[in-house]
Amino acid sequence: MEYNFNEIEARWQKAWREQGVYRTVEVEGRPHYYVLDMFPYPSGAGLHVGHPLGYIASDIYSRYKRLRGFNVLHPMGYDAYGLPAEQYAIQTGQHPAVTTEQNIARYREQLDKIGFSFDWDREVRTCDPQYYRWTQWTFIQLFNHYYDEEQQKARPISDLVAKLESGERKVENGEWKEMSEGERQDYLMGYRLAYLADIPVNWCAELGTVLANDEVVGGLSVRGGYPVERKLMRQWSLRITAYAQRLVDGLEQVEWTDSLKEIQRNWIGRSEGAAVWFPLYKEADCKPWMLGGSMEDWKYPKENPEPVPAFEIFTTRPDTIFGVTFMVLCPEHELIEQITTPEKRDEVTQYVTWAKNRSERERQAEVKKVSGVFTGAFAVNPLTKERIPIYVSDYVLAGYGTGAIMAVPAHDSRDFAFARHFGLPIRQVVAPEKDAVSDPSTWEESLDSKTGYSVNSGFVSGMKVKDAMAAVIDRIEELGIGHRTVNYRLRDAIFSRQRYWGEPFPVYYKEGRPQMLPEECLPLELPEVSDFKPTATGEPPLGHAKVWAWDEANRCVVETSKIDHKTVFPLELSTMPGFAGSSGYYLRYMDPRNDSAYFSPEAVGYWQNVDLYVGGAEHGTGHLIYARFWNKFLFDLGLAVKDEPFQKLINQGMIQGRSNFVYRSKQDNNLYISKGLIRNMEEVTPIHVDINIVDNDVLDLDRFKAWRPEFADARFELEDNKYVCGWEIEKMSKSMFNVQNPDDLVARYGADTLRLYEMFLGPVEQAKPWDTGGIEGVHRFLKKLWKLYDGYLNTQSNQNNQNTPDAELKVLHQTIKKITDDIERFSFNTSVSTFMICCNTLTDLKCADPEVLKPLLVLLAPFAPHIAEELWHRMGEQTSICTAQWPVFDERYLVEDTVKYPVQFNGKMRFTLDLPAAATQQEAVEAVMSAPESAKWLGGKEPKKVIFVPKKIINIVC
RNA sequence: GCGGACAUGGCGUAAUCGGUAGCCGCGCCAGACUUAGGAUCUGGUUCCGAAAGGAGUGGGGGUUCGAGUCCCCCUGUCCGCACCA
Repeated sequence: MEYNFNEIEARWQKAWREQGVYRTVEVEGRPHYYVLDMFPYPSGAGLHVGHPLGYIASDIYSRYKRLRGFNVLHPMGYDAYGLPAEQYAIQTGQHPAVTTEQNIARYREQLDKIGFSFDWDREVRTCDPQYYRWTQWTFIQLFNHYYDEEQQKARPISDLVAKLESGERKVENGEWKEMSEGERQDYLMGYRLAYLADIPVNWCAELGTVLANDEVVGGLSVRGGYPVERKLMRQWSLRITAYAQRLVDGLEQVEWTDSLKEIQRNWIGRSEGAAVWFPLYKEADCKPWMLGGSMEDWKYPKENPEPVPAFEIFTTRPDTIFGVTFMVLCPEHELIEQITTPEKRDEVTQYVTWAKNRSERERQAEVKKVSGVFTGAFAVNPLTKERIPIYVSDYVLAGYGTGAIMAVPAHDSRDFAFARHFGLPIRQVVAPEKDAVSDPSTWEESLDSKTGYSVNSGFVSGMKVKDAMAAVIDRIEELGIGHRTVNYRLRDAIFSRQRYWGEPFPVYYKEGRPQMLPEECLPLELPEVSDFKPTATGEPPLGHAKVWAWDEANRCVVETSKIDHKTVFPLELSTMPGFAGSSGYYLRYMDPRNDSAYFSPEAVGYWQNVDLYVGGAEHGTGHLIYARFWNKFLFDLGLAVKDEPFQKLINQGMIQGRSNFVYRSKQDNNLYISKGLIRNMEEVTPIHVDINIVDNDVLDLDRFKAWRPEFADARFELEDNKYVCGWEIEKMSKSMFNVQNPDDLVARYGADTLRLYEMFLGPVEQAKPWDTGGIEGVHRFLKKLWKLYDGYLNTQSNQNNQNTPDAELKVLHQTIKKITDDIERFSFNTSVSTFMICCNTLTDLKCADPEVLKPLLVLLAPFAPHIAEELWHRMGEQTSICTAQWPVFDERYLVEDTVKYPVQFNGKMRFTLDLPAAATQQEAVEAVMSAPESAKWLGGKEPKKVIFVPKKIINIVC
């Protein structure tokens, strides 16, 4: 019987689907396990072999868990909103919904061929109104909640209002009771977890939209690579910064790789330090200070808002406050206007205008270039009482800390560069050793290290840096001019996109202020538009919608023309960003068809959170942060039951492409030289060639000629009658002609071979190049395995009920042990090689014993489900192998009577010696001494020492 | 610049606890079967050496009876962040 994988796989895929073997139902009393893949964006290009890598790994684990008796939730869906479909719509007029539908169908077809055990009844699509209804619902909740710093959790905004009403909580600059409704709403906007604000955003004119920080790299958009500029715009944002500390702390509880945790920590960027108020220098105000008067003469600016006497800075190095020689404000700082002296005004205004108009890209490209201007104003160092000049420079960022710094050029490289550029004094206040003070004017760089001792620093001189930090903060707090504080690099997430293909906001505007739609009116469905581009007036595409206004009285969407601002109001024109729909999808899978709630308490109570999450590390700073935030918010609301959504996370490595090249002669434009014949790479032009017409780096000449017209009458210089191509590892991409499509491989070798080969390539987490070369070996293994079982099936009638030979049981149990261990530690590449060894051994033993062959199939089933199921049935089983029992490893079969001891002399392995397993050290030494080889290695010397590790090794030191 | 990961035959990799380095597969070499082989099977394949033997896990040092594995320094590659005070 031939191994007809095409027929077998199609047949079983159909049977599994019809029998619903992968349907998951919540059953009490069985242990549960949730295995999740990051759902894909269905792109027009379809899947390449890199995509299924993680899916195969998670599928193996899911199937394994099922065989071990777990109730496994293993769903799949689509992150269906996104830019490419919209870009395509702009170019072709094809509605994104249509494109998306087609792409999903193609993805599904490709996924189905690989034989995954997804429960497709639970599929979710982010663009489905029944799904995004809950994305919109969550947005409304975010709007209606604020973050309570004391309780460290989200609470209803109505609680905040109640506190303000009762006076339990004070408004900073006024009285709640005296505020108008509008003022109150504006005030509350400063607390809502989803809020509207004018913020400088990354505006991409080409895409007509705003991008999140992590969607911009080097001043260019990640998608498309278009220029991005800074622009002030009214945008929805999510107050993710409120959760910064919890996002850091939560990392302690999850089983993620250290590197990914570190990426998240860096992204959140927690830094401890001090906020310090520096008074402005004015003759009148500062006189008492300068004369050594009391600090209390000076008042906090919040209590005495006019005139502004001081400004706040943030520093992580309070210990260096004695080394401050100038101050720097960011160009956006509100104080600049007030403090700039008349004679400096023109210069400052000019600089500020220039700096503000500089695009993010220019700013980043010229990080090393120092620029800035003196305001003419001075501050007073609250500890030394020195007068300090205040500068403006764009190396201080508006978005971090307070947008103002105390500059300590001796111990901060950026301040150092600035000081050198403007000839400002540099004063050493930290030294590696107590007396290691030198002249800073001779320094080539600043001394940024946090180790060493404070010097020239008043009351902290001589202290270790760490102690000095604490001492300075204590003094500052005592004086009431500052306090210990923590800053985060993390910014609030901009949540508006000037785009069509995304979730509409459930928001309308009344008197310019946002109102939430009633929850019962959700979903607010995405309207049809006549054009997917921004409107002529620069509004988002939804501005083209004819039916896009909210009738408050009738609670429905009506024609835009009916807007009267009395009962019919305009709806929000922006849509939500890509991360909106992907932030909570894992929860929806638990209860995907629920139409009265996001998910039921029972469902989430049963599944809890994701036990194993598999996906690419590229989501380290985007999706994985947003989803954790989203989950924590739902946790605060009492919906999610776990604070962290993804308990264990595995990042599958990227599969790179292996490109092939032909070499065209520079002398003869039609001559292609085989790689081995090239004397000088200068003489040839390497040209990418489609990997599908190359086999083992040997070019198929006829197919090459047929590939493209310009190669039709190519001539070749061959070696050994072959044209050998060059190769290189590159990103897998269409333009390099190195894309490997899984469908082709499935058609040629079968899904089981593809699954095994992708695992065989190396550790799942490691980046590795795709090389189809080795797939033959894996395919041969399955053919050999087929033959092994075929042999049994053909001869079973002659079999007596003999006892199973020990050797066969031994290899079986070795395999059970190894495969179980391997799966538990996600080492699937070693599993495949274990199967090969097992199959080779059983073939050599001519094994034909169902007691060995059947359990082996169960072990194989998670990896190669089709062939396992087929052979399982051929061996007489009636039920699916998916519902079989994982074999139990029995130590008994592995017990050995003798051990092959490696014998070392002075740590070098010389020979091996078979000894009884129970041999003592004395017996072992005697055996070694009487072995003929020993004399040579002893060289007449007596052993000084003997190391004997039972069942491991013997080492003779002489 | 800062942070993280990694470095083993011609190639992908293995060695899970400090105990025979190179399992398994690809490729290559030789042979068998064959009209043929890009099918199948058998054997070989880290390097140097005829052999005995020696060397060997990016380089240098250390700990240890013993190091791919632990420690220190250096080099290289990949990834993340990048004026974050």
